[in-house]
Amino acid sequence: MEANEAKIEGSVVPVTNTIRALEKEIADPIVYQLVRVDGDGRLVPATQDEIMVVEDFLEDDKCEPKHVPDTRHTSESVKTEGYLLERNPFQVPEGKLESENPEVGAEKSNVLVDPVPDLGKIEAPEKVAVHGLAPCSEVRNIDLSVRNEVGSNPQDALNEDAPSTSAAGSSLKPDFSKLEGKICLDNLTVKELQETFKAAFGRETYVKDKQWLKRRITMGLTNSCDFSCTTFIIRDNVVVKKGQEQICHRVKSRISADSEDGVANPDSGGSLGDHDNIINDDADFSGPDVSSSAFESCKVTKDLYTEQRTAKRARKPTKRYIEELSEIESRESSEKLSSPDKISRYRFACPETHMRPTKNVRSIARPLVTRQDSLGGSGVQIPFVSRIRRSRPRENFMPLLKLQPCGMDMSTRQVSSAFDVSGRQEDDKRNNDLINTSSSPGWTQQPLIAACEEDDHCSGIKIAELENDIELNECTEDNSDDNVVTVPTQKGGMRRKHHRPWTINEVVKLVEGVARYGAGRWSEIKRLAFASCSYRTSVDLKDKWRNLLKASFVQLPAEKGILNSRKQASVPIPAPILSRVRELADMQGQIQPILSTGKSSGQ
DNA sequence: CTTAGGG
DNA sequence: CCCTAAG
Repeated sequence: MEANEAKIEGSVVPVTNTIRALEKEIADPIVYQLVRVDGDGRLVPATQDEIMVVEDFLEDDKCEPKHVPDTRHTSESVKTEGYLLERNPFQVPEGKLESENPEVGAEKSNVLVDPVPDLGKIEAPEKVAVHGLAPCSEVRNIDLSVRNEVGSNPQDALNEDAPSTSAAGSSLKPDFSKLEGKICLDNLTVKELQETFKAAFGRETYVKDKQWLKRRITMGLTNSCDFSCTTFIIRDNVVVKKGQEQICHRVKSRISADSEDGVANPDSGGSLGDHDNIINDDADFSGPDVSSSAFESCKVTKDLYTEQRTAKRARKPTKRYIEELSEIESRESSEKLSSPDKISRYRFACPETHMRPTKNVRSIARPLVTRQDSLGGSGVQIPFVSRIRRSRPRENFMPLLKLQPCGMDMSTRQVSSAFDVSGRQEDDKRNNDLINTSSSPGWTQQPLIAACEEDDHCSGIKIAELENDIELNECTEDNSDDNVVTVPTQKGGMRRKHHRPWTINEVVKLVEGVARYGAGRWSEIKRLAFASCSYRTSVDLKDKWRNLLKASFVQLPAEKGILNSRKQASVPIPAPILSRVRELADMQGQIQPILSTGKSSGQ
C-alpha cells in the first residue's frame, strides 16, 4: 500500500509542502512518469514493460546532464513510440515518500494517469539541474508564423511533439498569452489549431488532424500545470479566460505538455498561490509566480525550509480536502498532535503525516494534519466552493453546538434551582461568547455587566448561603466545562484557549472559600467550593485571589465609595466584595506579605 | 501534587 | 493565564 501511495502522490503532487519534499526536490527535482496515449487520446498508465522500454532512454538522458536547451532536440532522443513522459518537477521519487493520508489513495482513483512507481529512481540528479534553469525564452520567442509544410499523420505527430514538451526537462514553456479571449476550438481551422497549439505548447506542430489537435490542446491546457497558472481554462472545448469562466474542470488526466516545469508565465500569477492554507473561497488565482518559487527552491538553503517556502507550494484544496482536514484536525489536534511547532517541523519527515503550519499569520500555528494534495499536483484546477474558513474550527465549533442545549439548560435550571444563578449567567456568557466568537482576544464585557447586576443581586443572597454551606453553592455551571477549549501548547501541554472571565459568582465563592478555609488552601477551596467548576484550577483560584487582593488594596485606600471604579477596565468587582477581600486579607494578614507590607504592621 | 511567585 | 521552582 505504501508503495502504491507513493507513486500516487508522485503523480499528483508536484508541489509538496514538506521539508522532506523540498530536500528531495533539490536532489531530484524532476521525475518522469510514463503514460501511454491511447488511440482516442486518452492517457493510460504505462505498463511495466513499457517502462522498461523507456528506461533506456532515461538512462541515456542522464548521461547528458546539463544539456539544457535545445529541447526539441533532446526530446527527440527521449521520445518513444507513443509514450508520453510526464514530468513531475516536484515529485519526490522513490517509495519513501508515502502519502500521509489514506484518502490520497481514494483521490488517486480519479487520476487516470497512474504514475509509474520507480521510474523516478532512474532519474539522475544531474539531469535535474536542467529543471528550472532552462530558459523560458526559447519557447516564448518562437515565431508565431505557421509553417505551411504538410503535416504528417497523427502518429508521426505524436512522435513529434508528445514527448518533446516535457522530456529532458525541456524548457518549453506554454505561452498562453498567445491565446486571447475565448477560443472555440471547434471553429478553428487546422491552421488555426496549429497556431493555437503552438501558442499553448510553445512549439509547432504539423499535424493536420483537427481532432487530434483539438484534443491535444484541450487536454494540454486543461491539465496543464502551467495553465492553471494562466488566465485560461478549458471548458467544453473552449478556451476561455478565467475571468470569464470560474468553473473549473476536474480533470482526470494529464499529459506531458502540461507538467511543464515551474517556468510558468511570469505574468500569469500562479494559482498555486501563496496562501499556504488556501482555504480561500473564491478562486483566487493570483499569487506569486510559481516558476520563480520552483526555481528558487532548487537553490534554497536550509533556512528556507520554512513555512514561507512551503507555503508557496500549497495549492487550493478541494472541498473534500478541507472537510477531511478539519475532521482530522479536530480528531487529533487535541491529542497526539499537540506537539509543539518546533517538533512538528521535524515531524515533516514523518512518513505518515505531513504537517504544515497553518497560516503564517497565526504565529501559534497549530500543526495541521495534511496530506499532499493529490489533486493539486496534477495541475488540475480544483473546483472551489465558496466557504468560510473556520479560522479556529474547534474553538468556535464546539460552543456553537452547545447553543441549543444551552437554552434548554437555562430554563431547566431556572426552574429547578433557585440558587442557581450561576448557571444562567454562565449561559449568558456563553451566548455572548458565541456572538463575539473570536473577534478579539479579550472578552466583551458589555453583556457580562448586565449579568453582573443580576448576579450582584443574587450574590447577596448567595453570600449568606455560602456562609452556611459553600458546597451547596457549587456552581451549576458544570455543564460548561465541556466547553472548555484547549489548545496545544509548545510544551505539549494543553492551554485554555480563552480567558474565562471570572463571574461575580465565582469571585464570591472564591472569597468565601478563602474566608472559610484560608488563603493558600487553594486545593481545598477548589475541591469544595469549585467542585463543579472543573475549569478553575487551584492555580486559577490563587491567581484570582492575588488579583482580587491587589484590586482591593488599590481601590480601598482611594475611595471606598466608588463601587465600580472606572479604573477597572475589566470586570468591575463590586466594592463590597473587594472590601471583603481586604477584610479577609487583613484577617489572614501575614498571608499576603508582599501586598500587606505597605498597608499595615502586619507582624 | 500542591503551593507560591514570576512572567 | 502560563510556567516553574520548591516542598
